[in-house]
Amino acid sequence: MALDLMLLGLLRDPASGYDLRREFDRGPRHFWSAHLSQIYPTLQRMEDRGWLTSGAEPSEKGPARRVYRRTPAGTAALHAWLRGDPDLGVERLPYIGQLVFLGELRDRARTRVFVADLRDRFDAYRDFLRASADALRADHPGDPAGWDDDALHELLCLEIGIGALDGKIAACDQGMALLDASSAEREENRHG
Amino acid sequence: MALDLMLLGLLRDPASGYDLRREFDRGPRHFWSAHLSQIYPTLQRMEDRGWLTSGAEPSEKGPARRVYRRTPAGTAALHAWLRGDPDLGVERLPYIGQLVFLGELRDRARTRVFVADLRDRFDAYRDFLRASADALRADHPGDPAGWDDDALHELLCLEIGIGALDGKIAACDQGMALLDASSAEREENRHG
DNA sequence: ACGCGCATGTAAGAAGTTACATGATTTC
DNA sequence: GAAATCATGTAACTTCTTACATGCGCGT
Repeated sequence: MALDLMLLGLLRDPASGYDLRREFDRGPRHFWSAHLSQIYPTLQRMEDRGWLTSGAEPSEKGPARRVYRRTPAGTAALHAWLRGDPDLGVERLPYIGQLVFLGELRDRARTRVFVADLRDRFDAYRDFLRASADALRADHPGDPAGWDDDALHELLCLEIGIGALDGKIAACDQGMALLDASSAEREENRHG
Repeated sequence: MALDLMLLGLLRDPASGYDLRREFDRGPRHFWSAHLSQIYPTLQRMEDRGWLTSGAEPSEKGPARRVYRRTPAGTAALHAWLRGDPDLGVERLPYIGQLVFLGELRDRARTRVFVADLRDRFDAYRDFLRASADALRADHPGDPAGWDDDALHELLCLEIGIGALDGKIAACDQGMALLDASSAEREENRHG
C-alpha cells in the first residue's frame, strides 16, 4: 500500500517505471526504496485500479518506454493520505539488535569498534544529506521561508534526516567516551 | 534472516514464542517487532536447522508451553553476526514521503499542522525511551562505565534512540519556525 | 456464563528480494 | 565485439501482516 502512495507522489510528472526507480535511488530519496521487479507490477495494479493511465512512448535510447500518468482518482487517493495523520510505519533496526546482544560477548573493545564503525556510517550518510541540502540552497537563494513549496518541503525532509543523524552521532560519541572510561577504570583496578 | 538473529539474541535464557513476542512488544525493544504468527514458524525452522532445541513445559496458567533453548550452533550463528559489520538494514519512512509530497497541496498551514503532529509523536516516543533509560539508571547506581555488560549495552541502544529523536524534534521545531516565518512574510506582502 | 490473559498454531495474502529472460543503442 | 545504459517484464522465494481456529484457567 505504501509503495503505491510513494509512486503516486513521485508521479507529479509522467514517468516510466525505470524513471521512478531512479527517483528512489537518487538524491534525497533517503526514505524509501524499491526494485524494478516490484515497481512494474505495482504500476500495473494501480492502472487496473484506475489510479494511473499509461501510454507507450518512443525512447531516445533503447526500447519503447511505458509512461504512466496520475488520474484524478489517483490524485484523490494521494491527497487523502496527505491529509491524514503522519504514518510512522514500522522501524526495523538490525544494528540496534547487534548492539544490545553484543553485551553477551563481554568484549568491550569489540563494542567500542562496533560503535565507532556505526558512527562513521552515520557520518557518511549525514554528509550526503548535507550535500543535498546545500545543493538545494544553492539553487534557491534567499531565505527558505520565501522558497517555492516543493523546495521548502524537500528541505524540511532533509533537515529531519540530518537532525536524526546528528543525534545518533552524538550518542555514539558519548557511548565511545563511556567505553573508554570503562576500560580506563578496569586498567586502574588491575594496577591498584 | 534478521528475525532469526533477533530471536537468537533474545534467547539468552530459554523462552517460549509467547515470551519472545512480549520481549518485542515491551520496554526498550524499540528496534524490532514481530507477530506470533511469524515467530512460531520461525522458531520451528530454527529448530530444524539445529540452532535451537525445544521442550514442553507445564504452564502455571493456561496450556503447556514450548520452551526453546539455543544450541552451540545457534550461539555460533549469533556471534558470527555480532562480529560482523553493523547491519543498517533498509529504512522505510512513510511520513517523510508524506512530508515531501505535501508540497503539492500548496497549503503551508496544513504542513505546519503535520510537522507539529509529527513532533508530538516523536516527543512521546522520546519520553518513553527516556523513562526506560531512567529506570535502568535507577537499577544500576554509579557511573555507567562500571555497570555490567548487559545494562551498559542496553543504555547505549537507548541513548542512540533518544539522540535520534532529539535531532528529529529539533528539526521539526526549526521547520515550524520556518513555516511561521513564511506565513508572516506572506501576510506582510498582502498588507504592504 | 463471559471475558481476559495465557498459549499454540494454520492459512491466506501482501510486500519485498533475488534471479532470470529479452532486446535496443551507445561507447570504447 | 564487448560492456554499459536503457528498458520491460516474469518467476521463485522470503518476509511480514491479517485473519482464523483452538483451548486452559482465573476472576467476576
